Amino acid sequence: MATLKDIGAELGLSVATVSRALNGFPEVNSQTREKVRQTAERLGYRPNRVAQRLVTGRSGMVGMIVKLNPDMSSDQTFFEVVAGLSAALAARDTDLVLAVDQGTDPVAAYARMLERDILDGFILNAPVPDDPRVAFLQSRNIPFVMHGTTGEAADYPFFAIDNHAVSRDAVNLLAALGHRRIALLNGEQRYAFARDRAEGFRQAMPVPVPDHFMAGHPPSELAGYAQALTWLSGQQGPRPTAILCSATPQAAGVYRAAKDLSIRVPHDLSVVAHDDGFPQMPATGFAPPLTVTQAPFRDACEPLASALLGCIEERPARDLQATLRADLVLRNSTGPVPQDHKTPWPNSQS
Amino acid sequence: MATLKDIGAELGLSVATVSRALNGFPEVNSQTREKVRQTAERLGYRPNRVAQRLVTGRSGMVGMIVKLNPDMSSDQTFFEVVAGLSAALAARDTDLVLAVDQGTDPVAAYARMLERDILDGFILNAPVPDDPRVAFLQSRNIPFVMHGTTGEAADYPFFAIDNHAVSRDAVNLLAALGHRRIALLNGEQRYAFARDRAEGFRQAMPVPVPDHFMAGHPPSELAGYAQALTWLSGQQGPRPTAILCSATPQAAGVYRAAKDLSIRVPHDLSVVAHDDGFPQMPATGFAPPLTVTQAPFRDACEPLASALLGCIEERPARDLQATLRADLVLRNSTGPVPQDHKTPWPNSQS
DNA sequence: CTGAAAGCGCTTACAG
DNA sequence: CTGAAAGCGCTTACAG
Repeated sequence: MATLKDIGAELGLSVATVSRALNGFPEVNSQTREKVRQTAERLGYRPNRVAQRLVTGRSGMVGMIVKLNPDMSSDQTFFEVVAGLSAALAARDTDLVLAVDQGTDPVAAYARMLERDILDGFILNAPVPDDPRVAFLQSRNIPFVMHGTTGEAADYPFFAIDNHAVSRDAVNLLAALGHRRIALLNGEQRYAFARDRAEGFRQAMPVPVPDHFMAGHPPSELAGYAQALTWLSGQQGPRPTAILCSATPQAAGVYRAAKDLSIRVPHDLSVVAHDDGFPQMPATGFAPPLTVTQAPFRDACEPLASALLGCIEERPARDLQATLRADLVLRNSTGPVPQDHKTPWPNSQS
Repeated sequence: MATLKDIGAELGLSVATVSRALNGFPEVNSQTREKVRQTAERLGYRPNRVAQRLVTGRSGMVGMIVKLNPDMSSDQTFFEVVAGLSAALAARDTDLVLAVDQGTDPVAAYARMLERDILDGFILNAPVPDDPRVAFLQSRNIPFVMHGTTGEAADYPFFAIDNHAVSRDAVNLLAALGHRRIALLNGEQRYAFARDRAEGFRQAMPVPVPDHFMAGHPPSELAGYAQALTWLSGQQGPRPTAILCSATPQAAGVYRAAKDLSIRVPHDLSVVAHDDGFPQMPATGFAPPLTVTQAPFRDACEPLASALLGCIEERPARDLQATLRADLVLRNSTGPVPQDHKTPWPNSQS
């Protein structure tokens, strides 16, 4: 492997000048810079990351801990994380080190990784309200970025989507179509995103919502199927004319339940889902194609990588926060409310 | 962070002596060593990996590339890999860097990772016969270890199970119970392990096997269900009295197909599977509990890590090869052949 | 605009 | 048994 010294020797320059030329320092003569570049190219020079890291005091590695859920619902996000984030980080000369956590203590796995003392920072996913990892990492002064956010006054870097707006946009669409009996098939209650979607839903709804029309479930087809079956069979009272799902697999379950009960989408039932853009279950592959609020998970990778590196470079947290608005994409799973179901709750529960 | 210098200063020793004491060099005075150890402990000394790596010329990181299969069959292995291998490597001060490959060129992803020039070696999984990655990495002199093997005369480090024996043990068990019409629900043909299991199956079978009784499928419940339905419905001729599965999820599909057709396990049909020990589908959770050849995937992590580091240290490949015999675990999914099905193929195909 | 020098924290021949 | 010194490949004040 060629080194700065080799290049310098070829050109009769010091390693200092070669280093500056290659790193784009403004003071170097442009002809010198050009010669250095060409020689570096010819010699196949690649900077030695380890040496760079020793002198800059960084390891060039960041960590991410993935929780193993018993329902395996993290699987699909897992591949997206590895594919997208590792590419985004690699473009910044940073490596992603993954660890799997099977324990119950939310911070133990982080403490363990910290102990080896080789990480410049962390990427946190799946935040819960008042996430204990925030206080832990802040107390140790470890840089991190969160995918999602724990609440309004977050004083740490994050990249999130506006989950209140996700619910609001969907509710407004359905309300404009005349729907009043809208049910929320939410994500699992323990997560911050699900709490936000529930709040946004309640606030946007033009009528009060009975409690049993809001339920939290894992993002699986089966969970969506089971819950939709309960709602659509009408056991608990009048059935919803529209269902808002927190993930496309849940919507697939809703479609199946509707089919089983001979309920037509969108004629008898409108369905909207939030779409994280996982390739396994594209919203366009539904029959009829699914109306969604869309915010591809992959789009978060670049912003997360760049916010984390900003945090490591000690830029202030407020500059490293972003909340994205999901796109409302109208397809064919939503339609006007059925004529005979215009009142919110025809009678009280049967 | 405390450094060697800090410890030396406390004790009036040179960094050289401190380094030797901490690294277990035999020549240091045992009292000196003890004092150094205590001071290191008290100061919370942790060696700076980056500095160590600069001087030893290693990066302390190894790579693994995970292929994204459209059927997502790699999911379950993925978690085991990250959990087990990263722990085994961490115990050896080595980090695991993962990348996801979605392309078709089998070596392109490796070339890409190599280009960044920060890896000491690779772990290869899912070998195919005549795996092109072997020639590629050998030509560049990059250390690697393979999980599995491509054939007899492998001249590289690997850790594998004896897949011929997997089939042989299962066949011998079933043959001893009187079975002759045994079908092989194999893994996907393109993989080396499936080729070996097919060979072992053919060699161990006391009677010739019709081609349609050997089929390669992904390790999914659905694939097992569909194939078993075909065999057990008897469309293609007399149905098998025993089925050998390459993975427990396939066996779950076989159970379901049998149930659908009112075929009892093990009374009418014996089932044996190979069990990689994935926690999602424990063989003991089957009803009846599944007879398996058992070789937990996790048990491969330590040997793989140690073989890879051996390879990086340039130990000869022959010392870094191991083939493990899977355990045959008898449970309740296997029983004597039904009385009326003792002949291999009662009539020719109907 | 360029160079000489110090230093990041460690390891390891070479002396003594 | 211990120390002084060189060196891994880079970056970056400090001079000129």
